[in-house]
Amino acid sequence: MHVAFNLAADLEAALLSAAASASLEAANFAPEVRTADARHGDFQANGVLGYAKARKLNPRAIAEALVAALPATVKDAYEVVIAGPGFINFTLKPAALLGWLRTYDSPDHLKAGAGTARHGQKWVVDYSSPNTAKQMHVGHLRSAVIGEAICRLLEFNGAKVIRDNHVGDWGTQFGKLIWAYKKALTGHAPALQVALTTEPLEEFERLYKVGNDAAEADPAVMEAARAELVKLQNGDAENLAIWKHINGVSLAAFQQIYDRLGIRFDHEHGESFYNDKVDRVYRELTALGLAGESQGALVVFHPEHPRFKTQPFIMRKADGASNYATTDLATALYRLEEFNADGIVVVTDFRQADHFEQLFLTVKKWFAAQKYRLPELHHVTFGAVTGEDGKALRTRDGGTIRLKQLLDEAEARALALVNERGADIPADEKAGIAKVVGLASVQYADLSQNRSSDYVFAWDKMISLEGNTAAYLLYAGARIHSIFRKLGATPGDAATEADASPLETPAELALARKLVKFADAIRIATDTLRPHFLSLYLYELAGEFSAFYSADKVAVDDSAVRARRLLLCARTLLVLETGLHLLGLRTLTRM
RNA sequence: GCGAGCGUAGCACAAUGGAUAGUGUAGUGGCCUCCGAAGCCAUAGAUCUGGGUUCGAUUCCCAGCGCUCGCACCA
Repeated sequence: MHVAFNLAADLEAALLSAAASASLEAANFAPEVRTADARHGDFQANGVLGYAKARKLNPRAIAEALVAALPATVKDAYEVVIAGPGFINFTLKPAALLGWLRTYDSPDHLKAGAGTARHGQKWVVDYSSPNTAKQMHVGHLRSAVIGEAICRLLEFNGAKVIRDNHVGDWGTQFGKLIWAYKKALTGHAPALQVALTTEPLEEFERLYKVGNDAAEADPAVMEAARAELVKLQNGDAENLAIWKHINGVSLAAFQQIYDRLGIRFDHEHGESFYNDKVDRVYRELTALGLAGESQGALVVFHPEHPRFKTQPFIMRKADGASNYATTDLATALYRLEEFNADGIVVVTDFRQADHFEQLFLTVKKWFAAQKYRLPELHHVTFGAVTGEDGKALRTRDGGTIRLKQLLDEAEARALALVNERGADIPADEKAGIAKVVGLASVQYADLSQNRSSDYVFAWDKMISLEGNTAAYLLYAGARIHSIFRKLGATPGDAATEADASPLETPAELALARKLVKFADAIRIATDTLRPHFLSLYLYELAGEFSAFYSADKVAVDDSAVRARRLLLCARTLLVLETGLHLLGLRTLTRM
């Protein structure tokens, strides 16, 4: 018998067909199936209330008719109760719970269940996107971590995902930087070479500051820096070589961070990549009449928009140079034509909301006029990283926390704890465990809260290993692995699980009921592009497991009881690890 | 000034228009001769203010207050 992966979606469909056979206006009836508070069952259908109210009918009578028309498969699987003003509550019977758990017993089976949702779709996800010649700081963490989780969620739902790091490699900062670089190189070259080898990004940052200070103090330097930039843009061989060197070194340094975070991009098409693609953008938008001249610049206004009718989208500066609006337009076109994208997700902080709203408005009109297919466009924003005073942490105010420093600190704190608690673990393994725990803590701190909120940065909070943290989730997994080690059993072993008796105790049932809702957690997290829904689910799952672990002993003599509890342990481990990997975290077998 | 986001317990967070607003931490009280106490169980504490829509509002709409951010050539 087929067991649906997403039980809520399955119920939704069953209710719709029941509505038709119960003579409801099925076309105007939305069942509104939700996961329910455990007090009321596993799922609840709320749609009867609004439907009945709008037609001045008795909601309970409608609910009764609907329940009577439900197919036998639903009635076999669920206790169905009409409650309150007209909620329909569904509680899975133990046999149905076990049926789902037996069906979805491996990563591949879970993926097969989830993967129909976006099968055949192609998505480009643009995230991380730091500027070259600078170190990544704590503010870069959110885009990287959230973006990677979104990629993995989309892939799990069956989409083909293209990870694109849209690095800022063509900014005006290169004039000052190249000026300072050349000057320093002629001065004390050996020391500089050492610095550039060991800590290149720190050195580039320092040189930029030297150039910037000098340019502000001396107009002649400012002029010289501008000249270096013009030379670069005109393809001067020496400056181009310096620029390429800086970018290459920068990307290599970024990759060290990405390796730690488990990120690997398919493309690193920075702004410079689109340099030769902007003329077509100017041409098409001008020919269409979308772009026009204003104060010497080429801009787009949106007359229908209350703000953007007067706030311009500047796509070519008065001096003729392109800016990021231009390259972003070219990027959208490239992603359509070269990647054939069905959807584009750009992950940046909320301060760029205006820019992307203008960009998407412009792209929609442009593509429509040219009869280009329009991909789904999503700007995934997140809140600012603020200090404990509530002010945004910024690159320029000196007190910036380097991302590398943050990750190192997290690992060090985790190592202290592992040394303290992990008695029987060899020292070299402890170091590896600390890396996983430390990084996962940092990632989870970001992924466990709604990305829209501002982020109050505090070491203790971010790297805490108690409560709703990655350590709690990893600990639950480690305990499950420990059970299997102790019993000499293998998670998911079919022969063992064949002996399982029906689920019985409150803790067993509560855990099983949580497990089957994995599908819904995945759906919500993916559809809203908000990974914290999955984090929250996993945290609650780990909580149900911990409660089960305390209430019911797995290593009991009764082999049927032991088998069913081992099955629960194996599925918890499966869902927990699958979920954590979807968030981009690594998992452990002991800690 | 115009616009956007946010406003939930001491602190940090959650709640896809649903039923008694959930969790962590800090507080209080229990639980390791028993599969790992980074744990479990119990307890106390909150929706900025005022309207509106709805059978039902933390959620949607309007007004106000507060914080943060954006608003012509930085990205």
